[in-house]
Amino acid sequence: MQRVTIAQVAERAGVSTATVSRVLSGRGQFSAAVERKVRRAADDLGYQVNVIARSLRNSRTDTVGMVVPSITNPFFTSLVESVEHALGKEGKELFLCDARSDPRIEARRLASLAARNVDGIIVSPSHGVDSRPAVQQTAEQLPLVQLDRFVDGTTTDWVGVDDVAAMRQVMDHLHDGGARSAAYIGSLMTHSSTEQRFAGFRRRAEELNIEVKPHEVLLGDYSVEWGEEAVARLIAEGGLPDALVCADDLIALGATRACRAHGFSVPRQVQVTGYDDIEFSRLAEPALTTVHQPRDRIAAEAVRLLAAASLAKDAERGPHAHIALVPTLVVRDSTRAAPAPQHRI
Amino acid sequence: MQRVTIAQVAERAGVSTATVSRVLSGRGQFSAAVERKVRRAADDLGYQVNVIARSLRNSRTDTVGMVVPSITNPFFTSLVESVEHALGKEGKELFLCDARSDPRIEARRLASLAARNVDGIIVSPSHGVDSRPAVQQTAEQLPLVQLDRFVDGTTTDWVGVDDVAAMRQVMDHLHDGGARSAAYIGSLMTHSSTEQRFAGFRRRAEELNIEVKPHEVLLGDYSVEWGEEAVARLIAEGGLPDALVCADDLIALGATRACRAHGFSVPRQVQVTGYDDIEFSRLAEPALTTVHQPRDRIAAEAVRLLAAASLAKDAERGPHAHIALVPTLVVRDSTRAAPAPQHRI
DNA sequence: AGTTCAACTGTAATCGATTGCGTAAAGGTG
DNA sequence: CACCTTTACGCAATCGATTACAGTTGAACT
Repeated sequence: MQRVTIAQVAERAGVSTATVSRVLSGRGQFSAAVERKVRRAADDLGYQVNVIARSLRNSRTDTVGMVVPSITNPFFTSLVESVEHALGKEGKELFLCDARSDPRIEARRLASLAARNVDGIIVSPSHGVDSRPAVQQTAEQLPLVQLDRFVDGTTTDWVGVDDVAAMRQVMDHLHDGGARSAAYIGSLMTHSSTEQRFAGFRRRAEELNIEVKPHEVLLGDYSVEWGEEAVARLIAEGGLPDALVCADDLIALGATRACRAHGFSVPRQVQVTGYDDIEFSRLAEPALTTVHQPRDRIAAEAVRLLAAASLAKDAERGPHAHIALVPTLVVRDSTRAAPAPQHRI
Repeated sequence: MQRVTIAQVAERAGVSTATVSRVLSGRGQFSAAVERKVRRAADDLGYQVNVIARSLRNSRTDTVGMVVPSITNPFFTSLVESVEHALGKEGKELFLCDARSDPRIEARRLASLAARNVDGIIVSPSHGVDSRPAVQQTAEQLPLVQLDRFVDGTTTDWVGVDDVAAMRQVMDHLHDGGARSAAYIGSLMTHSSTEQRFAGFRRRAEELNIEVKPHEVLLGDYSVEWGEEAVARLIAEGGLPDALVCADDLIALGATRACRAHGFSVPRQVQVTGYDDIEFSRLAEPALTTVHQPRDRIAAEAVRLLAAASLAKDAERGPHAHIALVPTLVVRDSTRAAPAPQHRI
């Protein structure tokens, strides 16, 4: 397997390995006659470069590592897809790692990627605090950009969305729909995303005079189950507010389900919003109003930053970029469009 | 980056690089004193092996490539997750590639993985026919196992489920629920999975005397949109049968949606079944009756086969294994449990 | 004709870890 | 004490491609 080497091609073509390398990589100069012989020999033998050997020599692997908290979360899945496509255009390959939302596993993955000499790493950190040592240390070794989430106290590039701006849109929309009280169903505050979103939620709620119903924040994880549980808890503890603002679509889907299971109509009695615009938010009953993240843009920016960082090398690691793209609100059926509470099918 | 080499450790410890290698890999023999010095030096310097260099020498990369038709299909996503976990236990890493359901892209990906000297490849082929040359050729170079789908005329290991047995369960269940006619909504027959499922569907339908409604098979792709379109077409062409048997959950979700949009009640008027048991099949309205694939088992078997194949080397590439696991039917609300058509909420 | 220079091509070092072979010292045996 | 094993470790080759450097050739120029 992987048997034919450059030396064999060289022998068959009657030239040196250096020449073969030059012809095949197009660097340096060579006569047309030699080029023909070499290409002929390479084709005959079915030569393919040994990427490993080349990497060792060039200390470049044309490989990027990506670490996400969970591959099964559709949001990350589509982010992975976008990154994969963006990398494809650059002729790079993707090493995918699932950290299973565990900073320790994440740390191992990061170390392992670094040991594999990837050209760069894209990571969506599992934890806003505990992920820090590994992320920071890895970032000191090679180009690293954080995606979506950000670890406090790290100095790396970051690409994500402006959560505060997004929440402003969400709250304005809910307010238009008549909401005068709202609850935020988030995940643990240890994710920068939920924290930012909550901050945006709270600020705009205050400005719009929307009552934040349970004062204590609801903390769980990014899952359907947690959405269901949170709603059950709210109902048990005194009823639902006019609106449920969820930190992501999975939670929102669970929340919607629980509302209906408990006999509350969505959006007539309770409005529900999600975040991410995963594919299934469109298919839910009712279709979910949510915040659409420009995933392709995010991925493209991340790849671009990595490429830039690779060029700059350790030379002048300039100031790090924090790119916040503005997401768009996607209004569907889980919220009320008009101020007058009107039911729509 | 990746600066400290084995030579530096050797110098600091006052030994040769050979000794450092032996100590760190635990192969060969060495005195306790030397071991201490070497470990000390390695720790002080923060030494990490250069996996690339090691791979070149060992011609092993501890890396497995996986190619799937689409990362965004939740079924493949969870398959990827399972494989990732199974590999983690073996200390191997996963190279993930998305073929975007295009055999040409798939071929490029396979070639690229082979060039990267992965230890093995797990592929779920995009096309039952067009994927053949690339799959076959790659399989001749290195261990390869096909997952879920199978390319006709290739000789490689395969792990998947017994589609025919699964369809038998589905049809029996639908028959119990009173279905006397049914349509199969599949994807293009160029996927072995849809073909097998259709075969199972047709055979059991015949045995149970269930009328196969439109004689021509409905062909599209594995997507929600296609499910919606197929139902629209059925309605336009003369109405719906008692049951819609879909080749996967995405199609089933789309079909269910379309049924309801056109005013047909599921499962009262039309029963719908899916295949794969993706997470959202549980969340749909009504929750989808579907076939659960034992993903972890599938992944584990695939990884096991690869490991075995790596050991065997080209030596005696014995007969190839075809492992068909038996999936289980998951009955939910999109079908009728009892013969008497009874509505349930 | 003698130089000069550009165009080609080959030699060999290099990337970093691994490992077969060789050897010196330590330990064992009769 | 001579001789044979082990044990412990270093030397140097090796994996395959790339590339700095040097050498060769022939054309162009003075």
